[in-house]
Amino acid sequence: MSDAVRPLRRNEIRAQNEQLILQAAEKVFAEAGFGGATMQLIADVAGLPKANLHYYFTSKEELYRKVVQNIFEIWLHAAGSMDHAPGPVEGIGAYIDAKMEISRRHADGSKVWASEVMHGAPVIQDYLETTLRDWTQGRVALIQRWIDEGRMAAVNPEHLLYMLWATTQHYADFGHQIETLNGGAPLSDAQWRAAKTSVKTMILRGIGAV
Amino acid sequence: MSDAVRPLRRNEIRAQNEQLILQAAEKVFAEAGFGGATMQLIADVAGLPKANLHYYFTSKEELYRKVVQNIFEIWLHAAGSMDHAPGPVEGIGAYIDAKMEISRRHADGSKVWASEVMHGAPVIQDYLETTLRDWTQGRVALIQRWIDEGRMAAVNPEHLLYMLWATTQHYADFGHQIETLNGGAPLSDAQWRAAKTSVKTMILRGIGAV
DNA sequence: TCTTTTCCTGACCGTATGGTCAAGCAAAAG
DNA sequence: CTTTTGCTTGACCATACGGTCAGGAAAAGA
Repeated sequence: MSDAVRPLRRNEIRAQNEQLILQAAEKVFAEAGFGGATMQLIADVAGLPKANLHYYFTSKEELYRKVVQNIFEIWLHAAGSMDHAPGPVEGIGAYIDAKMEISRRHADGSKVWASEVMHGAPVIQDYLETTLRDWTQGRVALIQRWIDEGRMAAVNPEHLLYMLWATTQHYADFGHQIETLNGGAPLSDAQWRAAKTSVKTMILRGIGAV
Repeated sequence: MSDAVRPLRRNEIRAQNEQLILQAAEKVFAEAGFGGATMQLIADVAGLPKANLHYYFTSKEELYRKVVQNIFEIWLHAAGSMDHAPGPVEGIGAYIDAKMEISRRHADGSKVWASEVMHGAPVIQDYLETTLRDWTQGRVALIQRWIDEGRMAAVNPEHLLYMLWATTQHYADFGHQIETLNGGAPLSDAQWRAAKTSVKTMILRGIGAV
């Protein structure tokens, strides 16, 4: 890395430190919850003095909000994978793939999101009522179209979406439980592939799409 | 209630106050997480002075542990509904019914459990490694037997269990999100029935049992 | 070089929290 | 009635936490 040698530019410093803090915060919030997390611990994980966090983020709540928003961005990005598919097999299959990948790569973010929703969404309630609701309504319409076209069974579209969210996010949020039942070891590459396949097989057959 | 008139007996007082405190604690822990919950708030919800909580429970952690153990008891009780069934339709159907009922009646407990697991199960790790693991292995064997008998498709039993847990608990843990998408109103009786039916239909068809 | 702007951080502060305690009170026990 | 045991609680304490600030270092600009 040339970064380690050459002194950093102003905006590079800012960008790098903010990223460092956000990553540390995501981890600590995921492990301890908002109430259990401390700015001191986040600072230690980030390798910065605590006062420095307050230079970049005015308060613990603002930092938390940024973390939650980051996760929502990732979620939104995956949300697109369902569209522009010819039918449920491709659309829902791709969506499951995308969400399982998020559960694996962004497990901490998923936990923070789960925690936020479980506690009544104090920070992202407006997102739920706007972006998420709009997206959901659009996808419900899409699923209904597939049903009307005879491409899948007449399931309740909302409950299908809940099942998709629940099943995929479970691998992140309850990853510790799964790991424990796996003999204490994280899922291997092969096991993750098996998980994806299992979820896709059961759900696609469950909605009569295969 | 004669309890309100007649002065309470010693052990009645103890039992009643412990129950009062545990119920308040479950609610507050569910809403705020362990770190965000305060003994003062639990005391207010229970309608008792804070010092009284420390008379019955030596510490916040002990109180929390009792709450988590209570939930595990409920979970264990439902876990039995899968056995002694002639096949997957009855067994898994009954298990889904039982777990959906828990999600509705004990949403707070489910949230506390989810939170505990998400944070690495600091309190109930030993349960995961003993009771839960044993139960899981037994149910995996049961499902495998059903598969061998040709009563259902050859799905991965572990991932089927994860799907059952994820899907049913989602209605408690993410109840706030579901409520928001439902126009801000809790699910009605009819909607709960529809949820149960949807989950059972999709999963039972997904495993090729119907 | 000199000035300005941004970044850094040890020391500090007010508050909220988990927990304690002593004194009082009420119900059993004798 | 007296004693003992268990229940109640306001006041209190030490600590940990989020947040502040002043003063210095370092980069950018003139």
